[in-house]
Amino acid sequence: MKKELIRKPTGTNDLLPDECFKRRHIENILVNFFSCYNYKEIRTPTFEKTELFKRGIGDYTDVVSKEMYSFHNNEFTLKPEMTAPVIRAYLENNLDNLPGVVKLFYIANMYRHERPQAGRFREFSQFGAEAIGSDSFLIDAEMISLAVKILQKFGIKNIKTKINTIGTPEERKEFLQELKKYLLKHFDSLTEISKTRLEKNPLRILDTKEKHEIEILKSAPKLYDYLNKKTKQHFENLLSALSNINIQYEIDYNLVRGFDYYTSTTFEIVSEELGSQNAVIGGGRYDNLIEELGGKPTPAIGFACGIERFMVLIEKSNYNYPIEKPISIYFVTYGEKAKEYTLRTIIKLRDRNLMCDTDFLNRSIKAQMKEANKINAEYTIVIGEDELNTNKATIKRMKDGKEFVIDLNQLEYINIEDYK
RNA sequence: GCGGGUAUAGCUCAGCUGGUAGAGCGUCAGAUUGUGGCUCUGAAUGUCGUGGGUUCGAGCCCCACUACUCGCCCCA
Repeated sequence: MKKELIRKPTGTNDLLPDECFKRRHIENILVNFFSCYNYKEIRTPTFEKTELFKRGIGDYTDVVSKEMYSFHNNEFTLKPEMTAPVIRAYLENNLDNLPGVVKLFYIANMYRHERPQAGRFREFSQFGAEAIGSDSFLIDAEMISLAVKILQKFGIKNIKTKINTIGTPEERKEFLQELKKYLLKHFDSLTEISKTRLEKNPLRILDTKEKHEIEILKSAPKLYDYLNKKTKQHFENLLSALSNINIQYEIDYNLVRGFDYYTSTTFEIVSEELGSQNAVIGGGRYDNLIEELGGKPTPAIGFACGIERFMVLIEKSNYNYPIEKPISIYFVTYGEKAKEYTLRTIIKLRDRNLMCDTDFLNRSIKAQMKEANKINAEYTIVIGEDELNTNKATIKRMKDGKEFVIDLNQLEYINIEDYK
């Protein structure tokens, strides 16, 4: 009786060898890239106390209210994002004692219980950066340019950097009252979602995609008009800093992000090539979060990049991934004694960092040669009774079929460069 | 949570107005006894997503369920 297959959970992915190779490559470049900007890696637990996300991200956000994987009587939650955990670790480990601005980067998996879609999964990966301790517009500029440069590094084109400033909760207070007043006048033409948001999170109505709502918003009060001088000045300074370092941007006064911790600068990098889930990078300032999580008031800014979406863009830009290095020597064996000799030998060769393999299926010499060819082995060496008797074998260069005689006593010391 | 689409071999897919399965690729084996790529020959693998219905007869028509997928929402 054949047993039923157990399949992976919805919205998760198996990363097969080819995919893993690409990811490893990307990660290596990212690590190198971040170190040029003096960012250090941080890793945090896969799950945290649920309270961290409730307090950090906000109880009424979609992610916290309905998309979290919580367990153990709701005490713990698989991390749906990385900023709150990084700040938690920053506080718990007193990283404020590090010299200068604390610059951290991460590459990790996140979990959100959403309906899967193109470029959206329940388990997904992000890399991102957080710069903690500076309120300078210059660090905002560096952060945004860092995000843009990474995309450029992989040849990604057709991207748009959208930027806005949303001030602090206090600055937003008066605006939100006025916005509510205004929207109540158009209450009947609002969508159901906007109607409920009007009470819980009116700010989010700003980035509606409904055409008639966009029309209504055109004559609505503008958030920017309600921000204080300092916030506006920070934004103006940032814009000229971006021009100064040649970063193209587009101001989008309706760019509102879905997590409550954002203050002041927000930005998003989008690409039309991603379809519906068009944001590849999102980030901004969160000057109140650290205090909210029990630290002393500390300004900070960060961004996150969705790796699955990032890789879609890399693929579309015809990026040239390196080719995986093939096996150097494939040992074709014939007979019990030869197989034993070969196993002994390849283990010694592997100790010397040489990539080699042999047949474990007792197949014909022809079949073994075929495999060597398929896996792109650079060389083959046939070992059978004759070779063991004469103590000599031939090493075959697969690209042109050329053969060289080799002494079996010397085989474990072979220098493959001699046969290039 | 709400909509649309799809489900046939390991993969990509054919399959006529209903008459109980096919191709290409891949895998494996062979084309004189111990040598790859090209070519040729052959083989294996399917309860046609699951369950029900209509019919003499269903891969095809109808219903339900499930999975996958794409949108809405939200986010990266």
